Amino acid sequence: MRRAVSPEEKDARRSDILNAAKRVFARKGYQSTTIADIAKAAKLSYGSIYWYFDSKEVLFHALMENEEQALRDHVTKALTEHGDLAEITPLKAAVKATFEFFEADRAVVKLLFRDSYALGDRFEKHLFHIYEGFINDIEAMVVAGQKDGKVIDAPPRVVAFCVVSLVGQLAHRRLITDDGLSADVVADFVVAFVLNGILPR
Amino acid sequence: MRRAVSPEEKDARRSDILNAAKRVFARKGYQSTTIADIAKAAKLSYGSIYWYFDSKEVLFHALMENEEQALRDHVTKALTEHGDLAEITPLKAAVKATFEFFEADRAVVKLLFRDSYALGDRFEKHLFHIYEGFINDIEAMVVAGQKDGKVIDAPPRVVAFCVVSLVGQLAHRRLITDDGLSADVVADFVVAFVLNGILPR
Amino acid sequence: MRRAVSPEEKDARRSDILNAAKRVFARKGYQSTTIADIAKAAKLSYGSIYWYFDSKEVLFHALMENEEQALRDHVTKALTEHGDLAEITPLKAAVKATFEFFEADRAVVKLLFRDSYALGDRFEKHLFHIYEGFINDIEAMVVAGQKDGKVIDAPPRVVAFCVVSLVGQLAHRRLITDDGLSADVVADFVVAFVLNGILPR
Amino acid sequence: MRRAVSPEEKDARRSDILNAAKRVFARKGYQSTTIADIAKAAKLSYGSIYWYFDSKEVLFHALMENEEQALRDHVTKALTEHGDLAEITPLKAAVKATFEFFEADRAVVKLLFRDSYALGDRFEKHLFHIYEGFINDIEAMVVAGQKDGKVIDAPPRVVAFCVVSLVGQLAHRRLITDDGLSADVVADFVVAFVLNGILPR
DNA sequence: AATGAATGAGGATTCATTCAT
DNA sequence: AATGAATGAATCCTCATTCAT
Repeated sequence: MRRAVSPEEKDARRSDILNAAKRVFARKGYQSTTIADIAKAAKLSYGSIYWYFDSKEVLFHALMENEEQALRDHVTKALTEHGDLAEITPLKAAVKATFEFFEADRAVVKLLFRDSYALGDRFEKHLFHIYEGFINDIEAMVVAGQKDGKVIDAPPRVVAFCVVSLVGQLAHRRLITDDGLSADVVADFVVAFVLNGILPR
Repeated sequence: MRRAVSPEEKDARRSDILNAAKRVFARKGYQSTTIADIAKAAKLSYGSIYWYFDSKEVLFHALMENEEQALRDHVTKALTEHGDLAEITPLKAAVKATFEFFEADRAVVKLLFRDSYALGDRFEKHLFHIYEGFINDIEAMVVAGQKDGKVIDAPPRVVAFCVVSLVGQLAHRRLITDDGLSADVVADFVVAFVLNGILPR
Repeated sequence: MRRAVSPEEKDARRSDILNAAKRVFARKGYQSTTIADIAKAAKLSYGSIYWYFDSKEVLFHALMENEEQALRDHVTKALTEHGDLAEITPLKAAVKATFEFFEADRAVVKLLFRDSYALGDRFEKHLFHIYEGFINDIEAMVVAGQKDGKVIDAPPRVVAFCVVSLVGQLAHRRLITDDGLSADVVADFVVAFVLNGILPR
Repeated sequence: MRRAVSPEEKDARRSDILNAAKRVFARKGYQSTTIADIAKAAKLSYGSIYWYFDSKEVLFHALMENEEQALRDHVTKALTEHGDLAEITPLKAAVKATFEFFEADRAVVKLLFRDSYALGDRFEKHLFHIYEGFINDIEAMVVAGQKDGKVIDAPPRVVAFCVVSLVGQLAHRRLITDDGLSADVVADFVVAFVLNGILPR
């Protein structure tokens, strides 16, 4: 009765800004993007951005968190739909889901694999943290696979990191050149590569 | 006004600046590094930097080229010392040599895998170019391997990119956390991972 | 939208805001105090401040007026309680009362002797006006004293200004360092100083 | 042979800026004065100001220090020319010299007694420090006078503060209204007021 | 060749104030 | 009456780059 804007509306506006920011950052890069750019994209005055975010950097971190969560949700959904956790397939499913996510939204790829570096040291904390989350998940799968003898005996964390890296790097590369390959083919390839390497059986 | 400096001296000074710049960039990141920082590290006045490089960005690109060449030399040397090109081992040798190179000079890792991104779009051209060079080399090895039936039948360029990426990403990760593994172990692991994947034979 | 607030209520609210503002100004200084700070201290939204005051500056001037009146009331009361206007004692009484007033509320000291200056030229008008009021009162006493031969023959207005200044400056100084002296001792000293100077009789 | 500008020239330029700043601050007040204003007054671009001073605040503090030193020098000179330290006259001389200094340069009065307050808390440190310096000097004179029985037995530090305050406040007041009195008359009056108070002997 | 003073474009951020609800 | 979202003017400061010496 007092509030001019409901909390939902406020959240929605925050989301609007984040989405606008994602687009602009993806196009111009973190450094070249001004608060005014974001405001214009969000159809707000630049002063208003500060009503929702304390600073450009805070906004960017919020964006990273947002996208991390979205990716996480996407992967989780893919995994629960798949189910047969006893198999090596969860790994497959996770890799494919991640790849799909990145394919579906190229902006987030630029955000994570290009712009976040522009934050300098501050990015390391955050991006590293995001990586760790995914590495943890994959690591658990690797350890499980090793227990069943279905995965080689190698440092599981490093294995997990390689998997995560490969997906990210391939997604990033595809922004620049796609080597003429569909996302599907590449996703399958990543999985095969990770599982079998390049030597023929 | 009188004596011109010999071209060798000029090159030497250029090298001094590049080395100083590498150190500073590695420590502070591209954006946070000022020309004054580099000049101080090179024991020059900042005006003088411009006698050797037209701009901060040009300097950075020169640095990238420099390091690319150094890496290339290092790998070439490793390969010629090894020789048996008919085998799969060149790949092994190249991967290990690259990894060693990065381990020996962490600054170059920061330069390539962190700071270059801070250039925004401008980096893509250059870093992509560098990648292409290495990918080409690896691709040739992959194709050769495929001809002999020693490498699976997969898009060789993507295979090559995965190999290059893995090495770079692992080297980068080791700046932040080393998972308690020696460079040697990781290098061996990369090779094994690339060759055999994670499934036991 | 319905019920209009009674004038009394409105005045009360105005008073609340002024009191809140006094506290905040005293703590953070005029420039560093934002309307939001004041609103929060007054448990109002900042938009509401503008229903009671047209601007931050207007609010500040209102505060100055308020405090001037309070001081004036305090001094007047002290004088009427004392009475014997024929004597030099009114001056004594006024000085002591003023000093007491400032001692009792340090915020007003900061307001008058620190923050008002932050307004730049705009303060001069107002603070000068306040000073003039007190100087007038003291001047009258001085003139009266001179008529009776109880005060030296000096420009009465300057004498009056000196008296007023001394009290204000001493009160202000005591915010920072008290020289280990009680308010009482200082008040007595001011009076003695004003009356006799520093030469022994 | 290297340096484009001698240290003396650099100092001179610093001085130019400080003088320009003093003028502008005196006219517009600290808050309303922009770096660009100062730069324009000093016939420099605003970026250049930062070659000499790290920030607007640093510049202002430098200005305060400068003026403090100038005042101190002026007073010291007046005292040494006077000499007879056994007498009460040093106090007289110091008071008159200070007053003359302020009369001769009204800008410094605005600087110290108006603009410095705009710095908020930061001013207190500095201005208090300046006051302390002068209070120390006067206090010594007062103590000496007390030893000889030429000054009343009152807290010497408070006496000293009153003297310093009176001079400053009178100088400040004269910016606004001069009560039709010449500087000389006022200076004499301050001394008399301080020495004898307002009661006739 | 080298210096370092000078330049000024560029951008983030603050906050008083307005106004739709 | 009250709210708080929206606005945008205003300004400090950074730093790559230029250029006179």
